[in-house]
Amino acid sequence: MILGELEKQVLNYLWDQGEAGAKQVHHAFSSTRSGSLNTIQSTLDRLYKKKLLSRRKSSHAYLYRPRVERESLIAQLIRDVTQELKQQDQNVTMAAFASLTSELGDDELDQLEALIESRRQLDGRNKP
Amino acid sequence: MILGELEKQVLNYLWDQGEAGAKQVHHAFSSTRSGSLNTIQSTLDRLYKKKLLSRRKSSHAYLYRPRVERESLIAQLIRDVTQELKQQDQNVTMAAFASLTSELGDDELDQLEALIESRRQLDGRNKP
DNA sequence: CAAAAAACCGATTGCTAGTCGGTTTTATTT
DNA sequence: AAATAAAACCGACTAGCAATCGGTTTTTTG
Repeated sequence: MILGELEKQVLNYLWDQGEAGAKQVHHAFSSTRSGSLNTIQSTLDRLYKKKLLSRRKSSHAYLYRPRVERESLIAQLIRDVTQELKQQDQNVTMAAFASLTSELGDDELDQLEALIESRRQLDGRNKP
Repeated sequence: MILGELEKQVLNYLWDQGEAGAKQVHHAFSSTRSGSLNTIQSTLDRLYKKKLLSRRKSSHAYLYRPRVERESLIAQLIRDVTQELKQQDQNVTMAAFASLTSELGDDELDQLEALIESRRQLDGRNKP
């Protein structure tokens, strides 16, 4: 799955907003970018076809909302982009971690450790 | 930066191999995929232009080798693909971690904790 | 039913990976 | 040094996808 810049921005907006129609999105973006309402409609439609958005009719207009959590999509994109970059022993996820930890400061390292702990609790030690 | 499948495979091969020419790469791939030697040459050249490979002449042929570590590239790809997926308080890296940790088992969680510890040592507690 | 709004359709542009034929350049061999 | 072999280089073409938007059809509403 590949996402363009505009698609990401629209998703971002909808994660914040919860639900919105093309007109609202277009209006919200009008200050920072040009482009017609049709472009936004197409983008929403493309995201809908990619099953990243759901939609419902409200009177005569569609209202769209995200179908996936922000974090899930990020994880999915990471999986996609790192697929085929295998290493014999180490898996790619660990390699990604290895790299990304270098960008983290003390606070984030603390958060991450807490995350690991809670993950251990959740799993009850029955994962691979 | 976007990488295609063949590009990833070639990079993968070179990370394992260290250094190789077009002919060698083509031969190594010949069992698992079709395609002419020219295709491999183009791919190597594209990766070279992207500054992901360096090259040197050995007699009349170029030998290519990776210019970046596997982990660095993975980190870069992750940064690229998650850029623009911001959240007000939490940064994307942490979101990625939050998602990806769910795919890890006990052993990997151990590895990750060890990674965090070594990162703390390395940093000397002077990161953001 | 007429006007307005939105959805839908179709087409264009631009970018990138993959592909490969053919030509030029470079090296090797006799 | 000429002939041959090998590789680099060039240019072209295809395919897929995001972005873009004009114009038409459908739907809603006054």
